[in-house]
Amino acid sequence: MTAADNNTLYENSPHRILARGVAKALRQLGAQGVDEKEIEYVVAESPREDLGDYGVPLARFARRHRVPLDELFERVRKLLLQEPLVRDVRRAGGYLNIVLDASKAFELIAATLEAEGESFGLVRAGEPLRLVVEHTSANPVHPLHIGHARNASLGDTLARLLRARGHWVETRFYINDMGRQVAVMVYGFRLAGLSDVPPGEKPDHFIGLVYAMTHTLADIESLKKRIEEAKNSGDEERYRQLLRELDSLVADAARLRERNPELFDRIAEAIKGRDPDRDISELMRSYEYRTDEEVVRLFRRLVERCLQGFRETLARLNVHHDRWDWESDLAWQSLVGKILEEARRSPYYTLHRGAEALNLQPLLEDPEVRKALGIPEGYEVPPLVLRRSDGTTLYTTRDIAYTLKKFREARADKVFNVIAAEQRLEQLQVRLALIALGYRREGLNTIHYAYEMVNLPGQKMSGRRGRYITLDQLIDQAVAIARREVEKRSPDLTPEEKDRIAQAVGAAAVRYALVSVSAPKPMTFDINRALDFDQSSAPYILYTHARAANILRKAEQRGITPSPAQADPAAIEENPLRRKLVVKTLEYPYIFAKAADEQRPELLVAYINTYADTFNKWYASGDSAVNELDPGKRAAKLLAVKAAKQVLANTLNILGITPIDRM
RNA sequence: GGGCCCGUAGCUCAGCCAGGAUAGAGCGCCGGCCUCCUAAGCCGGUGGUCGGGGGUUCAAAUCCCCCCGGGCCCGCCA
Repeated sequence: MTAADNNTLYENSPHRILARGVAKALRQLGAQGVDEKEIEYVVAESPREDLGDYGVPLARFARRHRVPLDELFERVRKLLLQEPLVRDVRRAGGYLNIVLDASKAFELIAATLEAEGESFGLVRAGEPLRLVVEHTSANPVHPLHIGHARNASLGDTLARLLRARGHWVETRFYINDMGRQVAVMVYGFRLAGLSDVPPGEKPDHFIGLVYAMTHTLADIESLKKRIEEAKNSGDEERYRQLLRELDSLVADAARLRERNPELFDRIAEAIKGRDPDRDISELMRSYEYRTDEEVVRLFRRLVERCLQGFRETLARLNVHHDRWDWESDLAWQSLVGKILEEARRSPYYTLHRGAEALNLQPLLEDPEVRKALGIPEGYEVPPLVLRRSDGTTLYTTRDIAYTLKKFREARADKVFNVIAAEQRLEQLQVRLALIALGYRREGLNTIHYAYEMVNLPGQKMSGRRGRYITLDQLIDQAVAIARREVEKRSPDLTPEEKDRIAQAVGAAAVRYALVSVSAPKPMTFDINRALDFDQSSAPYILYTHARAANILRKAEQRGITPSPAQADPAAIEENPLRRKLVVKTLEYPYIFAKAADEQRPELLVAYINTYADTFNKWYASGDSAVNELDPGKRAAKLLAVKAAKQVLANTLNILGITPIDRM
């Protein structure tokens, strides 16, 4: 074996070996249209050891390409036996299995580790792209909660994964400061006579409280008016229903008051006799058209405060954004206007009940568009209004401009929007609108990375009513539990070390729990489960990493620094658990590349779990590396541990979890 | 009414796109293992009509159709 780099390692992963061999054999037998990727996909670990290490359902390809199975098998066998890492090829019914030469695999792994160091296994993409990942983008009116955490964890992991794959990635946070919600929040501050968050308060938490109080009180005010109307109109049933609504609102209000009676009373007092709906609309207009500089400054200041709170919370999860984009900047600058002008020149331009709009329906006949955007047969898309009759723009209009801005500023090949699945239609409209306006490349390369909602067992969350468990509280709980564990397990550490470990472990547990469920699946977030530090959790992986680190540290303390030259590769084949660890390591570059290319971090999570499992089984078997007397065997074991540590560390880093050497 | 997503062990989830080897994990529950590289670990056991019904196929958790249950979306809201 000459080269020892990540690409060589990747090409020697079981999936690649098998796919390459089968594809080549099929082509030699005259098969047309052989899809190597498809073969790669169906490679699986052999169910029983005696069958081999990895196998592929060969019969399926023989049939598909009308090639006799026996002949195909013989051909593949011959080709595979030429592969340096293949020791044997076996047939079991329609399956073909390979037995790997774990000693040779070890040599390749050890040499690659030597050459690639910390980027061991992180194969670079053949074609590096420029990518934008927009994520989190929470409304700046209340603290982040668990749903935002899923978004942030997915988005940040995606960004790290794509970067590790060699792409250029820029992360962005879209600040939705033009919505009614922000105006409600600002309104609350004005009613309370406050122009800023009082010192000593975590800004997003305080803002969330003002927002919830204001929203609830405003709703009570307008409900009262409707109740009055219903009473006068004599609609008894409606009247009763509204009264029930009022009861529930008043209960929410009472709960909110408890959290800060003085603040609540001030807002309640000030709102009396006012028309909150009109006041709020007035504020919104004032901000969009910048008619009142003081109002603009207040909006900006409060939103900025809330974002400070976000940044603080996100930092605890190791989440950072490269850029923060204000929705209001889009409205104030020429970009939105330009979109409107382009719309007017577009053949898709239409008037929808007098408002300027795009009729996107004809685009659905374009097969490429259908395919790229995943549009089902017979789908109907409603006309997209770009500008209200009163001249103001809409969220989606600004979002079209924003998407374009992301492509422009980053010179991006692709844009990923990590946005809740409920925004599916809006995201589809944005992409269709881009295509309609002539930005076909941008429209086709905008990807809605949709995720489903996070539910808490029990009550429904509501930002408007202040009913939520904040992400900060959640992380606090996780850290507290981790702290108790550290105390119990490593009493000899200094308090600072214990704190540091507890912070890392607690936050990691939350992140890990959120990315381990595939994004389109609605998930129930049971805090106790996320904080269950057993297998299938961040602490389990961190612990495994710490164990590996510990072995290497012990060896170093004894003055042992293993080198590939000293190692006896034959030692790997001697012990099935050692062997398994090495074989599993060989899979890493393939799994990593697949997870990145398909944007599926959960694949990496699943892999690293079984990987840690493999490591721990070997570890617990008592086949000690440090205490091994034979120098060649000891070096081999230590190098296998070193590779394992690197695989664990790299995966943790991709998941935004800082690996630690002790816990 | 139309569309999308989800339904796999008591619980939380992989596997489904790319159909095949006795359906996998973890948690829980029961029973074991710390003079020896960290027991946040390891070993053994328990547990499944893959929501239901049809169809395609030599072969269906996986593909197609119908139905049931849960969520979401169909605004001159964001």
